[in-house]
Amino acid sequence: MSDQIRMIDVARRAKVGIGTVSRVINAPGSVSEATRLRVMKAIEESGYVPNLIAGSLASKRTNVIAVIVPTIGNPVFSETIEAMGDQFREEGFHLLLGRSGESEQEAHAVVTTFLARRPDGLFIHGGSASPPTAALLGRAGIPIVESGDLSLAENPIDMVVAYSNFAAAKAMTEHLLGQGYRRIAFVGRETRYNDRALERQRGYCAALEEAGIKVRPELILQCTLGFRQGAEALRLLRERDPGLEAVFFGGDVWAAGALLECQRQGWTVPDEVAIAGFDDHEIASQTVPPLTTVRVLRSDIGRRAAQLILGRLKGRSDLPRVVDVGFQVVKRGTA
Amino acid sequence: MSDQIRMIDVARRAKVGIGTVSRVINAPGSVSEATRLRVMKAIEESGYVPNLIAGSLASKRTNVIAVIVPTIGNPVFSETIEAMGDQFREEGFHLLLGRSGESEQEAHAVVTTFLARRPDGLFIHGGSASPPTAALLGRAGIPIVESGDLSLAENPIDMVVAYSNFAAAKAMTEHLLGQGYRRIAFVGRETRYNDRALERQRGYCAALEEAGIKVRPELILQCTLGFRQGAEALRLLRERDPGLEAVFFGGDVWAAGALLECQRQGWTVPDEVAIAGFDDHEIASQTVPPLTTVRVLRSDIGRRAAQLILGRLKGRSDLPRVVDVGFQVVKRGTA
DNA sequence: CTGTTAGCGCGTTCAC
DNA sequence: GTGAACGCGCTAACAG
Repeated sequence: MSDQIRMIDVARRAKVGIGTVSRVINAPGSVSEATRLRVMKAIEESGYVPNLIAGSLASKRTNVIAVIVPTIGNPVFSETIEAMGDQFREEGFHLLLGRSGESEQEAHAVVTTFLARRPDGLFIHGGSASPPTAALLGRAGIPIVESGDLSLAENPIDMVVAYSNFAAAKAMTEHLLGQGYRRIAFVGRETRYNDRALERQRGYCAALEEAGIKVRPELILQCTLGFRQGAEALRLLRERDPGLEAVFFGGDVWAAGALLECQRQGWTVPDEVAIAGFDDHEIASQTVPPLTTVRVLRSDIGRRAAQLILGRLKGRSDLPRVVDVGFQVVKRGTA
Repeated sequence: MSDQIRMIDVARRAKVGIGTVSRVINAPGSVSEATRLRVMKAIEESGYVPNLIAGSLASKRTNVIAVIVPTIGNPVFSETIEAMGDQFREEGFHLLLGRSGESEQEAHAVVTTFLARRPDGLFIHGGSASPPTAALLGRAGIPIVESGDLSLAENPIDMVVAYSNFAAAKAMTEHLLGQGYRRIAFVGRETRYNDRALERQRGYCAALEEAGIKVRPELILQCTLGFRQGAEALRLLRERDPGLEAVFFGGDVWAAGALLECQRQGWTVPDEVAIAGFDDHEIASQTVPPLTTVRVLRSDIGRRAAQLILGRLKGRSDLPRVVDVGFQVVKRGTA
């Protein structure tokens, strides 16, 4: 590694003090035009690249936002991250990206090492924060946004930007009931370590129960996300109940996979079996027939989260602690 | 912000010197078991979180890898990033995520501010690096991996992990020719600011020309990625040439959208029109019929890139400067 | 408007 | 195996 040029080198070259160089970079307005140009020239000529590590240590600000999500592979999260990143970039902040992993220990470890990097703010998705982790985050003294489910607002670390998975799933199930379907199955993720999945499943059950329909456990499937898994789930459910009328998939990818399976098998949708999804993924409007689903604006989550964190960093105190971004049942052709 | 506990506080509590605390954290083996435990206890009790900013300044290592991609919204990149992140995490490195944006100026700005954060390594996707940007990166003195297209290897900044978009597109076009199709269209991204798109289009043209078929510009479409755009492209191409035999889409999302359009219109695939994709996205094997496509292992790119950077950081000198991860034509049902 | 100086919190020498 | 001192490169406060 070639030795880096330091601020002092630039200062000497421009024949000014080191403080002036710092000001040219961080508060150009407070320097006379003449010296500013001289310093700029020296910076250019020497190829100086400021050392933000040193700057951060001195200023106690890193301009880094820590982002912790279960996985960036899921478009649901990458959309959120992208929108968040756009907002932050405009204000000069960068994203430090981390995965919460599967276990609470992993999540705790990530949070610890991330806090060690002294981010100015932190976004964390999911109930990944166990009590000790939450305590750690609380003590960090930085703006924190949790996302994943509105129920986090009951005991928030700091701020929450989310929607209610329970209400959304309940609304879709009610929509299906309203269409006259009675024998409705549900496909979701493993609920054991995933609160969102649990909330959705609970919403489905609640709607059925309110309608006086008994929840049949054999019509509730938990599996990993994927087109193939959606197809398999549909086959299995129709085996279990040949009279099945509708399937509510807690993710469009499953639903799309199931639709493709219907096409292969020659099952007509929604007449033979109705299908509903969740997310309003891009593909949802393009399937044949187009998919009835629940729309959640992931980019809104990212945008609002960024705005809250930025607002807090700017010292604003009129900010909400909880933002419900809501959802929308989108009726299309499959249910 | 509550005042943070510093190393000196822990040292005093454990009645040791500050150096010993540092050693307990960074080189536990060089400390006696007794004092180590005493220090550990003090760390626990005080809730000490090390300040890696200060540590980085002193050690000149940040354990941060800068990752610059056009967008994380595209699964192609998120897969790469995810695989890379997994590798780096195991070694204690974290990812600083940035977007190169559309213009060279934007890319230059991102690179500059990222280098200012003194990452230990950098991954950059795309020909986003204009000559001045490349020079800047070269002077940084850190391991750098470029990705996006194998042609980057002709004039690499440091290392390159990629495949040949040209060869891959040519191979698929040759496959289509081998199946007997002659009137073949191509759909890709805007080639103006996207070298990969250009390489793919060139590969398509080269295959046609070698087969003695004249390239018809009206059968080359450039548009943004999306299911809907794929459907639209197919309609437009069939209008332009009712005798069209095959369409090679430079992305599975377009191809899947086109297949759905065929379903809506009642066009049989591949008899009325053959369709080929690119990427071997998860959906490719699930469409009806399953999609013939080009497989590129994005996770391999991420993994190999991480290995190269890590290897270099460990001082290994037997590392390749160029890794061709290759591709594979996957014949399925659509062509 | 500008130069100087004192830390920021830690890693890394050294002596011991 | 351990403690003390120095310096990493910069920001911020102050004096001029």
